Amino acid sequence: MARGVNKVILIGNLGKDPEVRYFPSGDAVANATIATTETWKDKQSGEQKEATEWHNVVFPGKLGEIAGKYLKKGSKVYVEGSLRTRSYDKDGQKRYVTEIRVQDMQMLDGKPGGGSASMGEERGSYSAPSPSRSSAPARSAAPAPAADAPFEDDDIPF
Amino acid sequence: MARGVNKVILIGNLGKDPEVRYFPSGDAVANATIATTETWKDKQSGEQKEATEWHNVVFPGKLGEIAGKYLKKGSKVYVEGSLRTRSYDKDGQKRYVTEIRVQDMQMLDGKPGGGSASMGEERGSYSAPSPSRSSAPARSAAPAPAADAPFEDDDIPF
Amino acid sequence: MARGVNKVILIGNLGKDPEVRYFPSGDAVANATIATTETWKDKQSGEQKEATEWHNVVFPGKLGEIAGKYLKKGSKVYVEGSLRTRSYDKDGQKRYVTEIRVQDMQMLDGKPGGGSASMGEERGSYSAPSPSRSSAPARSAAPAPAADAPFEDDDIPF
Amino acid sequence: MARGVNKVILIGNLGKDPEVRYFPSGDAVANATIATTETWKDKQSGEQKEATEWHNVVFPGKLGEIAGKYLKKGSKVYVEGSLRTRSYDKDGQKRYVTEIRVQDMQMLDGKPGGGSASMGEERGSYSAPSPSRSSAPARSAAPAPAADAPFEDDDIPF
DNA sequence: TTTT
DNA sequence: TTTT
Repeated sequence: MARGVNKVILIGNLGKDPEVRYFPSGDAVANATIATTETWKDKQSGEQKEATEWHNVVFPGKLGEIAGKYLKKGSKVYVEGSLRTRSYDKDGQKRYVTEIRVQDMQMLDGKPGGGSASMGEERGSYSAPSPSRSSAPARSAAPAPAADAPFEDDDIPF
Repeated sequence: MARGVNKVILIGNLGKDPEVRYFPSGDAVANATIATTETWKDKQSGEQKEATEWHNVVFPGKLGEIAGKYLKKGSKVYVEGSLRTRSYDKDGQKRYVTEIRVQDMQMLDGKPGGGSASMGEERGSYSAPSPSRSSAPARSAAPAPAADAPFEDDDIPF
Repeated sequence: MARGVNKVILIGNLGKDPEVRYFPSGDAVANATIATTETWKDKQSGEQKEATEWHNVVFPGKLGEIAGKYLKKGSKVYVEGSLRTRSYDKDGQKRYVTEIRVQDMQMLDGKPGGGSASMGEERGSYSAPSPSRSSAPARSAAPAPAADAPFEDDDIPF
Repeated sequence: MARGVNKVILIGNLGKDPEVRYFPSGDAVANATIATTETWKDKQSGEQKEATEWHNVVFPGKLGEIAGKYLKKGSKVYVEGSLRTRSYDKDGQKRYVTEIRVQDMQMLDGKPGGGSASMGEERGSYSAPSPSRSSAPARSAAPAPAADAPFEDDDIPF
């Protein structure tokens, strides 16, 4: 259940291959960045301008496995998810990072997986179990603490 | 024009009264925070849990004026907008904050404005000009540098 | 799984009390209509105009029970769902009706249920199981044939 | 302005080339159909099932011109718009058809326009003027009556 | 810091 | 760091 709505919809390209990690439980989680670009004409100079926004996305569980298998740098994807701002500690100071926890994903490339991958049953799109129904908090989709973890999550109450 | 989609939809309550500031041009901008709450039942203990997410929202231009006039702490609102991560400098270090630039807003309280405000033409809902059509970048919706600004924006290329 | 995205988001008011019916299996389904209104200023005459759109919404399963219990004529709701156009027969002719199958619902009234209803665990909001994961087609959310059914569904391949 | 929210988001493929028509004013409008497909596993038989939903979409104005130029049968697109149910008369009987009036569009094919079309400034994506701000009703986006019009719109109060 |  |  939710009080309120917290929904994000993105279509963009991956900035790098997804990084897949695993929880001790065996559950996967993949991290990636997605670029969306706005272009506009400057009212003063009349020149074409553009700005690219980079989004941190987290694919929990089975979605993480699929992302790791079929998405790569440059892949065009649709993702639907929710915003979550996590705090972590850096040099004794609290920092924040805002991520999109993905709940639904669609691959939009003409030839996903390089074009020759066979179309498995779970390929191409996948929806996470509805967070509202899950007995486990969607919150647990956060990256597992790992040696190469970008953030020290130890003191975050996942 | 945009390459990609960058869309956020929120329904939640304001954590405090919006703060309205003005650009030298006279354009308004309002900042607020919106809370959305997820609840779930812990699979281990079976107890009810909940987590609240706080979103930084920016109402540019006319939307900022309306937000300043009609929204207040506790107001329930629908907002639609796009994600933007801004960087700012703190103690010589680069920090980031992710905001939702609002493009559409709906007041969801039964009696907005306390119940006695007359229903002006611009009240209750408002859509920003489509960013894609605007000759000015939606980017200029960022908070104007001000004495009490939470972030030092001076070196950010708005 | 889905190939493509089929998503509808509405905020509006119910035109009448939801009609709850039951499948032989015991599963509930509720039907309702939701109004959304657009207003604009006529470019010629300068007068304020408005047009109301009526949406047929279908609340399957547990959502149907909740809708039947807590929503009534005039209730303000947020619904998220997907479009489905059903065909039915009238006087030997094929007719079509487009409905929104609700997957997520939020009550937006200040005092839902009239203000005195006790806050049950399932009240206020509910998400349907993710259709993509369900072993049963979301398609089965269609209204059960009934004596007072508005449409003769018998020859529709649900 | 709007009271309520009426939003549709689709990703799918065009069932046929868009049909472009023109109002006496010179404004264009394009009609197309978009397919979205759901697949699921039948709980009884265990077999894979699928159902395709067809959506009637209307691209008003400049979007209609772009759709006519760059979209064709099979094109994959993202559209965002709003629902509108129109009535028309057939054999003296009132019929209804539900359409999606497109306000934002993104072409998702790897090589739009066949791959050799030069990238004009207005290509690839386009947002309609925000309906809420427009002095002209978005309503006027309805297909112009024409000799080959699928519906007799003459008695519909556009 | 909101809300139910 | 992506993409057009």
